Amino acid sequence: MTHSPRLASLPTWLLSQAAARSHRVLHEHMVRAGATGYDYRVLAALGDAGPVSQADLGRSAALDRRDVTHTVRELEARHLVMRQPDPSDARQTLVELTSAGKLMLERLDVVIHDVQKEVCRPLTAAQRGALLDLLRRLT
Amino acid sequence: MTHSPRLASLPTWLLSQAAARSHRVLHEHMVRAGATGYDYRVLAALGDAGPVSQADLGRSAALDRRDVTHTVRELEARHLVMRQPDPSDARQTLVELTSAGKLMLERLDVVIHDVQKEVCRPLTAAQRGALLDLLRRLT
DNA sequence: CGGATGTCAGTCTAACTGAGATTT
DNA sequence: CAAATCTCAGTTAGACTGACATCC
Repeated sequence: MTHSPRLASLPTWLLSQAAARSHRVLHEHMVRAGATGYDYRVLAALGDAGPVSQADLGRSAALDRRDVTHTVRELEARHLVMRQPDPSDARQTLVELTSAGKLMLERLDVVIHDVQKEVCRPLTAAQRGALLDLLRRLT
Repeated sequence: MTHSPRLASLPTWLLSQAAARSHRVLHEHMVRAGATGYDYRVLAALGDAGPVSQADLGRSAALDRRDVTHTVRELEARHLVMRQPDPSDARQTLVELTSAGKLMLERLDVVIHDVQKEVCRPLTAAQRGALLDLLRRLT
């Protein structure tokens, strides 16, 4: 069955459909590796920028502050991140990866790489680059 | 406020970010018009294909059949769609737009058109076409 | 019987809203 | 004082899961 013509050429619809499929693949792989999308976004942001406040973490991973709080607390309970008060600003909590967190991030980086390949399988390398460029303009 | 480099070149991440923004804009406009995304998808699919079973409706709007049930029931309560048993197949329920539903769809079509313009504002017409082509390949 | 349809109750991620306490 | 940070409780849309009765 084909999709409704009214929907089929809507950028918003194609975006949501493509993102839904992408999310499905990513989530599938992530669950198998014992993580969620939020988990990876937080771990990846921490891997890129050492000890960092939760507010900055939210900005670099495009996460709401409240979701950062919740995700970081869970990762802390699994000993994948550590938290400590910022000595120079008592409002902030600095978060960083533990060694187990670094290992987990390495594993998830591999998973993520596989996910990209699977999601982008219908595209040539040039098309994938063009897609990245266009998507970046949209955000 | 820059995003994490690890994330910034992931197709899956850019897709989810672009789709999130797209969804935000669409939802904002839709709420103002008294509808949800599911509402529009159902109404649009009905506008494209007369009386149709809920199963076909789900396929043409890419909706789970349980979500079709729920959405159609709500639209029926608002007198935007009508339902009747399929005389040729007692398992199926045929759904079609009421005149109020057709009016609503016309209004939402205008809204959706504005949403596309807003979401795609950063793109030239050629880029928008290229994006549609690439997204279609992904699904 | 297997397969499709519609319905019920419920889960899950992702994103978000409101409120409050603390600190700069 | 205004602004930023972190936390708590809760909501919403979207997509999905398992189960069931009905009908072809």
